[in-house]
Amino acid sequence: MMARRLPRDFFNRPALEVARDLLGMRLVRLENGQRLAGTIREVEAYGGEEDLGCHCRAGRTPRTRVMYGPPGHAYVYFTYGMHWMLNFVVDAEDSPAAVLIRAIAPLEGLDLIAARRSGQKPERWTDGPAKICQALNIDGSLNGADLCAPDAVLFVEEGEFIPDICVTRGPRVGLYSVPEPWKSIPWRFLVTGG
DNA sequence: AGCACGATTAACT
DNA sequence: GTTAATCGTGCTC
Repeated sequence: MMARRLPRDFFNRPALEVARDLLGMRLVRLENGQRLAGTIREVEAYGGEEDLGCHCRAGRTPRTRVMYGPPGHAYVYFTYGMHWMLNFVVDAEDSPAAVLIRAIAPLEGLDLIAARRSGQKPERWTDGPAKICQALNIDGSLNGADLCAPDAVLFVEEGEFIPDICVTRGPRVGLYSVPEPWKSIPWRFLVTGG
């Protein structure tokens, strides 16, 4: 029984709604037909040119272009001179917004994930945004990739339902020099207690 | 053309 | 708790 892939309508909603609902869903990366996958456990919402924590505060630039495009695509960017970050473009076209995938619980392709994250404990394989990209071999070549295309190599499947009691919200991570209220606004969502 | 900094990680003390 | 690694991006001159 094949799990249902999330349709574009799922992503065509405000970032906060999509972020919350992504918890428990299954992120899938296809590599030469092999599935690498895990349950999404932590995300952050970014969006609107008024959000000074979002890259789109700079408006339309070569980097932010994909965020202004239609929902259901990957926004993958490079930072700190060495790390890739995976986001999903959400909300309507011309309404720039994205959800950063910060942590997943590995489920499929564990051998390959372990190899890519060699030397690390299993609980440290995919517990950070750059670690996910390293483990699933995600880089800039996937920027703009359509998550809803029939031949997508990166997509999201329906997973387990996460009740509100298991969802914790808090400020987004790493926005050191971002002014308030954006620095502390609780747009980070993570699964706790189970 | 030059510069400051970053949605981080791993390896230190 | 602290810090080096390392380079694309956007801003200023």
